[in-house]
Amino acid sequence: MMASSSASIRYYILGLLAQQPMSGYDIKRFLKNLSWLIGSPSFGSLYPALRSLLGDGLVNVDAIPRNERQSRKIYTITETGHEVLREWVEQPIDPKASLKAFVMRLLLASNFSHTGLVSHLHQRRSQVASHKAAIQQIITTMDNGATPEQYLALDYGLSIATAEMAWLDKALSQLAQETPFAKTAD
Amino acid sequence: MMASSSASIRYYILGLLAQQPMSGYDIKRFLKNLSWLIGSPSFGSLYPALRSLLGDGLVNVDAIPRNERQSRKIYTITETGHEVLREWVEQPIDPKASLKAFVMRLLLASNFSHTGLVSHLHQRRSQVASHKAAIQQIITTMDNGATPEQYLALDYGLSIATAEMAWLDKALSQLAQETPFAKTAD
DNA sequence: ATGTGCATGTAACTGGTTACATGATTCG
DNA sequence: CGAATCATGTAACCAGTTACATGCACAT
Repeated sequence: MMASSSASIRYYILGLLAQQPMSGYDIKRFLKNLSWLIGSPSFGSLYPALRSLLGDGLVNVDAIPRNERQSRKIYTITETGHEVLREWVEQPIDPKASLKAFVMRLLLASNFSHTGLVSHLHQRRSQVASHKAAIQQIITTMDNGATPEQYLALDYGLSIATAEMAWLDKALSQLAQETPFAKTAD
Repeated sequence: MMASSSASIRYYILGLLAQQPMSGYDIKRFLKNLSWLIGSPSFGSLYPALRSLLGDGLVNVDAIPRNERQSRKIYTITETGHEVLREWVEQPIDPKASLKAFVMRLLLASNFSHTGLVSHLHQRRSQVASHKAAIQQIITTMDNGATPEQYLALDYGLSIATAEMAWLDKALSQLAQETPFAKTAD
């Protein structure tokens, strides 16, 4: 089975296929747009991953032939695939998770329940808060012997963390206002 | 020789040793503090990397014995090591470079010249600007068929990018005021 | 004709991780 | 007395990239 907390390309794929069936090439194209946030996998990992998902029964494929040309292969997520994805998406996020991992989940969040999404954001918020605190502590502790360049890097980290916090707070308060009744289907 | 643009652990090490000699364990400890920003390598990659740097003559080692116990190995960067590091640090940053790669360089920026640092920040600034533009374009283009969750992720990316831009502008204007010789830290 | 985009794939390699092995020291 | 931390290292494994191979369609 799939190692439950590894945020591999397999989940990328599953998440995208959950939104609509597409080919390997489509997946690549889609991900390229967001590559600076979450990175876009190479074909060398994409196609083998599709194969293995197929082998595990998490996706199905429809080869739609295009006379003469090699047929396009449209992949569709299966029920099992949905389950596996939901399972992954709902498990607690690992404390060492990067910004990238967080965005990736956010992107695949169509599979979240409303409350699942809220708790995801809360988890992130508390982690960012502790990062922030850690940096601030380092900054105050490091009066002794640190270069101004090190300070620069830490200050940078601090301002990113602050921005993240602000965004999370905004998003959470918006979600709190939205009454969850529309999304109660589950 | 070392592949010039790969931001491997080797440069982490070189950069830290450029600031002061330390052992493998010290390096690990130091990096752990900033792990959420740049990640901290495992011993399984750290020690072999030190070996290979030693083999390449980029670092020297002083085994300081501690009677009975296995001796601590304090690594020092060599002149060649300095050169290699400077070379890496001064080459243009790869457009697909992540936030992580950027912070890493910033952290190792004690090896930058003043102008080098400024140009580094400028490069980053223009890249972030294009990221921002790309996201905004996607958001406007995607009115058609996108889930609100996808919008959430994009909005998140946008606010991070905005914060980065703001920080970069601030840092750049500060550096512009500082005359290169007066390093008067605030 | 020539290159760029569509479309799929394989093989070799690499840069890491995880788990293991060892052993002394310090802290609760 | 046992657990955590200091401190070094190896070996097996793995997820990914790069480079390669193929071939059609469309625009310059």
